[in-house]
Amino acid sequence: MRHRSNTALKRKSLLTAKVLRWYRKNGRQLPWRNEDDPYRVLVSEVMLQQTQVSRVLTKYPRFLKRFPSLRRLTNAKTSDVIKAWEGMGYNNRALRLQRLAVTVLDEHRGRIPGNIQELEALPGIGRYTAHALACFSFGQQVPVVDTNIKRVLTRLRSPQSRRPAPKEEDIWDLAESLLPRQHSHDWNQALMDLGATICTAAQPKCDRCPLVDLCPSAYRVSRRTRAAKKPEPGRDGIPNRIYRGRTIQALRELKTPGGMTRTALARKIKPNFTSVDRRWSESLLRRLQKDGLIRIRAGNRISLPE
DNA sequence: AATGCGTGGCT
DNA sequence: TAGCCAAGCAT
Repeated sequence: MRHRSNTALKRKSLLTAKVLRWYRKNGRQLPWRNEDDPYRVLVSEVMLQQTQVSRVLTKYPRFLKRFPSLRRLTNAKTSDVIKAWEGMGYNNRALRLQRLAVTVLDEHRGRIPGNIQELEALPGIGRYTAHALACFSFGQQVPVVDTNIKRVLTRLRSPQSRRPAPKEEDIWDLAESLLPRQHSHDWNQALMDLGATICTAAQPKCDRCPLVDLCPSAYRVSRRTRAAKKPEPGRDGIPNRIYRGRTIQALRELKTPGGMTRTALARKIKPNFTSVDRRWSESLLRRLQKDGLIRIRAGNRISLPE
């Protein structure tokens, strides 16, 4: 810290004070913020990967009621875990969550590890989630960088008009340097709230931002000219991931045991299915099978994995 | 390193 | 209203 100037230090303490004050008054009340049990925090963080708070709010309590502990999750049928994941999207996360539970039981005596390196080695846990668990569950004074915090810090660091976007590592370094020791939990949560509710991507509400006086990007966020994204692979203009989702959903809704035939399934997910779609449909199923999301049984019937 | 991976609300 | 996009991760 010796290299930092006094003005920089003052700026930091002013910044953190403003954010923490704003958070105390305006922070959202979210159920997982009152949790420190690693399993319960883990479930929330995995659910929140690329998924809005509003969606997680409705699914989180139901999932925990169904799988109240890591051990209960390991003992569950995978098909039930996938069913409980309904409405969440990115079904691979449900699989990885259960695989994580099994890994923790086998390799960590059922205790979710508290250090970042071991966390990051677990299935479905990347840099963000590892740091989130370390901070929110284990009380470590470490930064967290998600898409919200990345946006807030990027705008705070330099005028938004000036580009290109900073490197990922620079953002983590900046987050580390701003961390108010002993307040990391609230600070990280506060920055995420700020990004989600005020410093939003499209139309930031600078008039309501506690940092408006400190932010070089205030009222200067221009509309993004996005490079047109390459269309995803799909069929009839519909991305494959949509058909994958429909496939899993159809199998969730199937009440009778024994699975569905390929043809019945194909017609269900693609109403105008014809024989020319056979090859495409087969490759779709193959990938789902490879991911472990479906089982193709002898007798050619498809179901969720046990 | 670029791409694949859900879902449903919002504009 | 058709397209955009949201607490990332794995390969």
